[in-house]
Amino acid sequence: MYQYEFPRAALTVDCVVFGLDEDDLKVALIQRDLPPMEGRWALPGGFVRLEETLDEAARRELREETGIENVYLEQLYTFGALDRDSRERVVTVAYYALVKLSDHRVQAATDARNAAWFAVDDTPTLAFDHRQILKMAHERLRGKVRYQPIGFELLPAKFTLRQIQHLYEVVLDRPLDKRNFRKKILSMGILVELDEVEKDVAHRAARLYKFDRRKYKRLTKQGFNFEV
Amino acid sequence: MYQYEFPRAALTVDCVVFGLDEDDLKVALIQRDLPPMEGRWALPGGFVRLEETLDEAARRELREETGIENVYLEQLYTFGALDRDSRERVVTVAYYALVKLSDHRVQAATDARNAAWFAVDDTPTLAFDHRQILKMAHERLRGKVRYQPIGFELLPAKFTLRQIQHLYEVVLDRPLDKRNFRKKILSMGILVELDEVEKDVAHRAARLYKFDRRKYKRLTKQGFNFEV
DNA sequence: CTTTCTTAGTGTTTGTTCTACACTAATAAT
DNA sequence: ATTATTAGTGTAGAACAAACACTAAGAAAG
Repeated sequence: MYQYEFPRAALTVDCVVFGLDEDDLKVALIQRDLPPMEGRWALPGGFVRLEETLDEAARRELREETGIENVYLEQLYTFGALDRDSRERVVTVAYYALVKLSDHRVQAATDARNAAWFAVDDTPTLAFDHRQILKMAHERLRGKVRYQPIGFELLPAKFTLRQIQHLYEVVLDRPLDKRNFRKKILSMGILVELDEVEKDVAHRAARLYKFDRRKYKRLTKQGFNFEV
Repeated sequence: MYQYEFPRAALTVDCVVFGLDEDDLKVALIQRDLPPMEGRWALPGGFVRLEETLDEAARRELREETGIENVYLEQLYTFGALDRDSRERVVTVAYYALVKLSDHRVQAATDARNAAWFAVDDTPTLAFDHRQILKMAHERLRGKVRYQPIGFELLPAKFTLRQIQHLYEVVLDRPLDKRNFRKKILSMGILVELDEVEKDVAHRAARLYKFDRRKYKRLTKQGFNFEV
């Protein structure tokens, strides 16, 4: 048992993990295996240990509950409403993560019956205030993707221009003009054209590109601002 | 005494309070009256109580330590490095606040010997990781002020166009063209021209304006995006 | 009461970026 | 060979951004 002079809130982390497929933006959820809200779908997360930072806790929980590792992870917001959890005062530091869906078929693990991807706009009822967290994460992604090149975290290492455009159309939820989009994204000079085209496609194959993080950093230092 | 099955981090809030005067962007600091780091300058802040939300804790500490009330307050980031505090594991939820300096001459209070405003770029050595928090808050302000009309929170209710321009020049740290700036800010249609000019000024007095939050909200719903 | 000083207030031109828009080229499937 | 599907490309007009300098008003000083 641990004793303190004043009462303390429990501290947890929760992760909103986004992935992209041919149709939608998806989010990884787990089905709770323990009370409270046993059986409910929820964001992966759990208690912060004293010997780990918040980021480390988020990565650990993600690994333990979904098997997802090595992803882009960023702190979102800390939620501290008094009644978020019926048991006691629980403050949670929420994160969002971006993963290349092709690399990550999620698997359930510790504390979770089940883990699965859901379309962001069509999730089941979520535990606690997780719907609110998901909403904020989605808004943050929409805002951030326009002025930071984080969208590439959702794509495979090699991708077509069509895939990036689709990414932006899905995340921003509006159609973009093909020619204008290509002009803009290519003119930034942060993509490299590969000597390769996509495979296994029932029509003309598109050229593959990759994101050049080095070039991006160099340009950034020279005052370049990414913007879609 | 309070007992828990697992050890728990202490949870605090800290506030980066920005104010603007004729010269610089200022930040409110307090001089610590208690160990650890007694005598060091620090951000106002303190422990979160179980019966208050994080926002409430931030406002309470701000009031108790500096007398500042009724300000624009927004959560910044949660800092959870293992060694932030030498005593034990302390996780802090940082906030930033924007105040109209003219309304707020700070006064010291509970737990603080002294409270004062410092130029953001010329602060004394700060306690804990408060320099890092201040830096992040400053960056956030610089980023946010360009696409949200939060700058007005730093100005008196009635202000001249020169004052707004000065605000943006100080926060963005670059000079702006007078005519272009006026054209842009007026064309947004979110300012109302008052039948009043500034007083006690040793030259031609400038017209006063105020920010019309109603108009701003209406325009926002119609897809308008504030941008400086 | 004239002069001086300081800041307020105002438009135009030029260059850049954004938007809208439609056809041909390549490849796989039949 | 034909069909179906997506890849890949340019231009003109509109909107926006940047650069730039003088007159007007009022207070202060002589």
